[in-house]
Amino acid sequence: MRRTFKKTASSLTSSLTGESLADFRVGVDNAIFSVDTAQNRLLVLLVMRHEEPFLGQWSLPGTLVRQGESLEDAAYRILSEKIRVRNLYLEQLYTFGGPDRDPREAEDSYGVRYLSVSYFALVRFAEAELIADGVSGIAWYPLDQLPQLAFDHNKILEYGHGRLKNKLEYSPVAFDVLPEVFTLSDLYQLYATVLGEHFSDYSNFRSRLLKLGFLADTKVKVSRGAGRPASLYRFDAEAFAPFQDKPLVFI
Amino acid sequence: MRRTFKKTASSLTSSLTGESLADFRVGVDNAIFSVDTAQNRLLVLLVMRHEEPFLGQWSLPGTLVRQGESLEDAAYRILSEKIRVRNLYLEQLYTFGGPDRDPREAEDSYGVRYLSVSYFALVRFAEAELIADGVSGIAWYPLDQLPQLAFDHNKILEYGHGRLKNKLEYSPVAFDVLPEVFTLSDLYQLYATVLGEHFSDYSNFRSRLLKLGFLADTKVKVSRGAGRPASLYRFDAEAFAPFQDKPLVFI
DNA sequence: ACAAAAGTGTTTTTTATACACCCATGC
DNA sequence: GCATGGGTGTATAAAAAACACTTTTGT
Repeated sequence: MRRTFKKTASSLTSSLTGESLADFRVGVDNAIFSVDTAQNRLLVLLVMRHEEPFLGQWSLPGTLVRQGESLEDAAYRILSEKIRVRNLYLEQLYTFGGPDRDPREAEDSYGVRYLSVSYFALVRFAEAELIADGVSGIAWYPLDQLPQLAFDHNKILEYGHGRLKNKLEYSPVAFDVLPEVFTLSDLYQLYATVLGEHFSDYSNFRSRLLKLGFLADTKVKVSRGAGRPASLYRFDAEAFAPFQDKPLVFI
Repeated sequence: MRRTFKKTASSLTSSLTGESLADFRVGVDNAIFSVDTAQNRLLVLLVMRHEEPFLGQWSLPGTLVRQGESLEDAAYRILSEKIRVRNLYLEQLYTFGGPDRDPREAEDSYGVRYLSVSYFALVRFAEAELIADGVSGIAWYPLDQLPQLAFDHNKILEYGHGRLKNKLEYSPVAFDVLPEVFTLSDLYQLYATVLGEHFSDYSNFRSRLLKLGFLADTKVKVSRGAGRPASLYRFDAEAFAPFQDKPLVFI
């Protein structure tokens, strides 16, 4: 345990309270996931840093929190600066706050600490439009082909991936990220891509979900190349209500 | 959404970067749970505030993070200032960080924000020894008889209670908080107290757990008043290993 | 005609749930 | 002996898992 209680003269806090409290700058970093069902790939949004530290390395889109701005507001702000998207799910992930996680802490003499509150987001791939502002790189990366990221961002993504799998198994996030109407194999592809191929047989997955009764068959058929046309379904939020807290088992 | 970007002259950050970033003081608040199996009560540790704001109100034990101290270190520090305990489980809960959650934000002219990273702890009740420092009140409160707490601490506890139930159902935390050897009804009591009486039949709970094979019968019997003496069991961490990530269903 | 994708049904195995009953002790 | 808590077993229902088969399209 590191417990060095040096009093820095310039520490705003110490002069006020007599204790060597840390001064913090709080950042929000987003782990933004998306599923490309067409190519069966689980993607993550990365941006190229064009500032020190870690200049020229890929990182999660992040920002420092502004005055009067809530953490969640900040998370939505970075998100909307990087992609245009109407349908998404967002929730807080974890707070990484150890000393020495940010090299800027060493550089500046003020003893300021950098803390990162990470948020987890899942967005609809088809409609997500990346905002390229000319200079900065921004790209979807397959989760299994990640480069070395800035800060502890690889760790954050690892944590986020775990959360994504859980969310999918125990909550209806999938429907936040699917179009209004979708086929049952769209849904199955989504699950299979995130959870891995071995999670369930298509036909069992199918009958389990239909039995739950919150997927309404629109009777509209859609044909995609060869094969029998599929029925389009709609997620019925009302019919889902009774399942709210109970763990939904999709696996 | 509150987005007032007034630049405060004394804001350390704004003078450095030209942006109106918020300056943060980061606190750690602990939701410390314990189960009194003798009386079938789920308890939570509260301390009486003897400072403004919220002077004279009960609150979660908390502290501001010091220089060079990690968030988790800070969490352990408050914990050890309040109770002496050898066996415990601790993990990060959630970060509450909206503006205006702390009245001190309004008072001081520096525009400093107070952010709370909450931690969740579960401690062994029998061995937990409260540290009363004379003046400050400190007490176990039954979760269902909470007073009005300072800040947003009631909300934090609500969130923590949810986490506790999850942890119990899906992880072996119970064994961090039970003595080295315990009877199966000790274990059952613990679960019943936290999860409510309706979670499972004792005999079914029993056979399910024994079938999993990570509870070793020491063959030592213990008699507690009337009734047949019970066998003492030990949690076998090695035998548990294969179950690590898989969701354990105790419910 | 036949491959491809959608959709239905059946069988087997496993797990959950309810509950009846025997066992060993204190009083 | 009987109340009390510990422990075992059984019968039924429900869910998970595996897989065979039918239907409807494009080519």
